[in-house]
Amino acid sequence: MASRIDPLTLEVVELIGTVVARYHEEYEEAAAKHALTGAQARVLGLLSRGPTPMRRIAQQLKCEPSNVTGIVDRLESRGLVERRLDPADRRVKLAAATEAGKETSERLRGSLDFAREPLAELSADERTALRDLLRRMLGIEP
Amino acid sequence: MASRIDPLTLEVVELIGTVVARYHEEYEEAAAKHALTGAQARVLGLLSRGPTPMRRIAQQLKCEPSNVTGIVDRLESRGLVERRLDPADRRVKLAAATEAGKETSERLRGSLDFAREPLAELSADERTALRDLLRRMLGIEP
DNA sequence: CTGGATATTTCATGTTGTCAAGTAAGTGGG
DNA sequence: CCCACTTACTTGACAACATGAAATATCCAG
Repeated sequence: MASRIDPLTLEVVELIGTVVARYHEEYEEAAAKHALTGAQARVLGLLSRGPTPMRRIAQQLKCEPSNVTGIVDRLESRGLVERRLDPADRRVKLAAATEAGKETSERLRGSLDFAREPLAELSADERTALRDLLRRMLGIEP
Repeated sequence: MASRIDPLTLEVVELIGTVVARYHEEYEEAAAKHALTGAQARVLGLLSRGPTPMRRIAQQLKCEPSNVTGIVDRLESRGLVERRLDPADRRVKLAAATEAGKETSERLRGSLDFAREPLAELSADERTALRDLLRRMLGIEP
């Protein structure tokens, strides 16, 4: 009943698992530093790119729209997000980051050390190689 | 207000974010296929390596021990896990996968396609390179 | 204009997570 | 031995997140 995957692939998968775990850990930690939950931080990050319909937030988060209602409610009650009506379609509500929300999002991004620390170990050539390998792995063929 | 991180690092970070998202998506999906939540699947995976004290499960999951109680309760009520007393220390309870739990864990691991599909794109040399880069990134110096 | 699709919300319910308090059992100094 | 202290786990209260079903409002095609 031994695995039919070769040991090398298995090791890479395990390493990716470690990366995933560490990434999440740091993300939650950074969010908590700003009194945000992970989900709230993700939504705020999305909205920093511009006002977004509730439906689209749900799609990006891969969850039900009814769930987004609560998350945006909590962000709104703290003045980080506001709901606007879409003039083009009065059914949709656009969630938009307020000034305070944008600031928080900016500071949040700044405290995401996952970018700097681990990658600082690698030379520019190595980062290029890593980029290309990840691209191919993800099926991105530029 | 442009980022002070170079574009290459930024792209790698974004790629890692994509990997993390896809990994999670597939993991939850695989768990759901076996009527498990993500947390339940993680605990069951842990226990497939052997009986484990509640405390240690909490450490691995990076959560409070009181949280583990509920997760193990739910797994136990479905016959996938059982609690045993540790003869060496009567304070500790060992959570252990039952036969059914081991089977479920095995099938779960088998349906984690993240291993095969994306990495199949890479040659053995590329996988070796990826492994070494990830190792260095994670600070694992063998 | 009407019927069906779409966007959002509300409600009921379940899981995950925290924290504080409680119980049971190991441990060490007097 | 005994007492205080720590450790392991559970319980209870509560918040956030997640789903699904039903309600409301709006859009759109025929």
